[in-house]
Amino acid sequence: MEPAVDLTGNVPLFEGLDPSLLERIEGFTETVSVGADQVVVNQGEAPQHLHILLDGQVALSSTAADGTTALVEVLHPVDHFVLASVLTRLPYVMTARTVTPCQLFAIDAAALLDLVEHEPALANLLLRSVSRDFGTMVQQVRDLKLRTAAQRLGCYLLARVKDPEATRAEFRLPFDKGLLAARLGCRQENLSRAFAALRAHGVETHGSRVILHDIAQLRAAAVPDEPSEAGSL
Amino acid sequence: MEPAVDLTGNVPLFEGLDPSLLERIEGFTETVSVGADQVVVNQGEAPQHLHILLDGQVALSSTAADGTTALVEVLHPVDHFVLASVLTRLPYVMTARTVTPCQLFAIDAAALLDLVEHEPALANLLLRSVSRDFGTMVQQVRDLKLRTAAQRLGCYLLARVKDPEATRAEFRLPFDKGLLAARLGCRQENLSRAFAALRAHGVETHGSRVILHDIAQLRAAAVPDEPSEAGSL
DNA sequence: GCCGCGCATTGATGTGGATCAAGGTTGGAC
DNA sequence: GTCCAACCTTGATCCACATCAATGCGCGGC
Repeated sequence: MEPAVDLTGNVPLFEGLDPSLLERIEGFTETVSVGADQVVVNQGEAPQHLHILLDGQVALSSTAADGTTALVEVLHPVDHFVLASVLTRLPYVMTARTVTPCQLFAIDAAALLDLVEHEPALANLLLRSVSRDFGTMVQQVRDLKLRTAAQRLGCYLLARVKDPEATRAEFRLPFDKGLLAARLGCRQENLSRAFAALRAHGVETHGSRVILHDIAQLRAAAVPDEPSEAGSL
Repeated sequence: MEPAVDLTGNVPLFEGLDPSLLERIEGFTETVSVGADQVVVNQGEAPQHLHILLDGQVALSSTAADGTTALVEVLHPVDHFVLASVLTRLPYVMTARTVTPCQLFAIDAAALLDLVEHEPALANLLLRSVSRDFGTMVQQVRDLKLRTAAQRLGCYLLARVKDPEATRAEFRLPFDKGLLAARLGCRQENLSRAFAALRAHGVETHGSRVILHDIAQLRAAAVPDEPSEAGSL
């Protein structure tokens, strides 16, 4: 932990915020280094810090009353996490565990809340972020209810492609397939089969290296029916 | 639509808010009556109003690019909806459709946002609500990934019981089983079988009337393993 | 009372995915 | 190089759920 902290420019969560406000937030922010596979925040505990991931990967998972656990999201720099819990002052709804060694900012929750109460600009910024987080959860619920694992994998791969115009793409999976399977809501074995199924649609894999030969075809496969505009329930 | 509106005391979303602020919100709020099975807001459109359900039931569903639709939540009075979309000024992430004839408040989005920007108390209140909404989505993702339909039904029934001490309970399902099935993420036929499976655990049904004979046993069935405190990923 | 329409249940069958159990690959220690 | 431990893939089998197809069962109209 080192007190020297610079939030300027690098943290999307605070993008566009007044420099003087940023400075005040820096005053109660610390940089933290954590080894791999460490619990950063524990579901059920009272929020102490808002975290921002600077380097490494963090897995968010939700544990049910019976102890079973579902991986909800894998974060990359520069994502924030547990924002919603900090803002509600309610116990963390998920557990955050490092996948790799990580560097992160820990922003004191009480001090931040205090600032939020008096600075509408900050409150609004956070409001937007929580709302966006909410939207990604809605999307995940929808995909779990409607799509097969292969389709979810296809969507995930397509989302890795930045250029919307590209007809082919090549990249490396950001983490191992066990984690990817959990993120997609299936077992590793099934993920393997999903990759095998997508092979027929121009998806080639060598270890963690992925090549999409025909993005249009993959898109068609991941999105089964043609977009009907019927607004039926 | 009638301009006479009273937000005081009845709307949890604004609970504890300064009366003068409430009054200002009332200034750009309208009461709306809508028949059954009408679309109130359409996914993809720009947010015009924040809605508060006063009477009736509203179904929220999310539509994928391919036109398939997943029911995400069924609302009861006095729930709000599309708060997150209003706050982000981004297109609605879900479609809201009335199930029964409804009465609702429609609060002008632009005016509300304007107020939010200058009134930290209001911003904080909404922050809490969006965060709570986020939490329920996380829970739903977890349940979809981990539980069977029968277990989800069990949890749903247990959640209908207000008294945590009760050993038995009797109540009426708030809507028909087709909707309940969609909410739980399964087909009507499967819900029927789930009810049949729970019959062995003290769940008795007569149409929409439900009797839970042994809440403890039902809880044990809906929550398969014993609560292990192991914090494994 | 009778009829007919919707909703609810029940059964038969097919598919997605979990689970169990081997093999195969890769990479690092030595 | 050998050995070993992760990780990945493949196959066989089972379970949860969807789907298709009959029925039952209320309930309002008449």
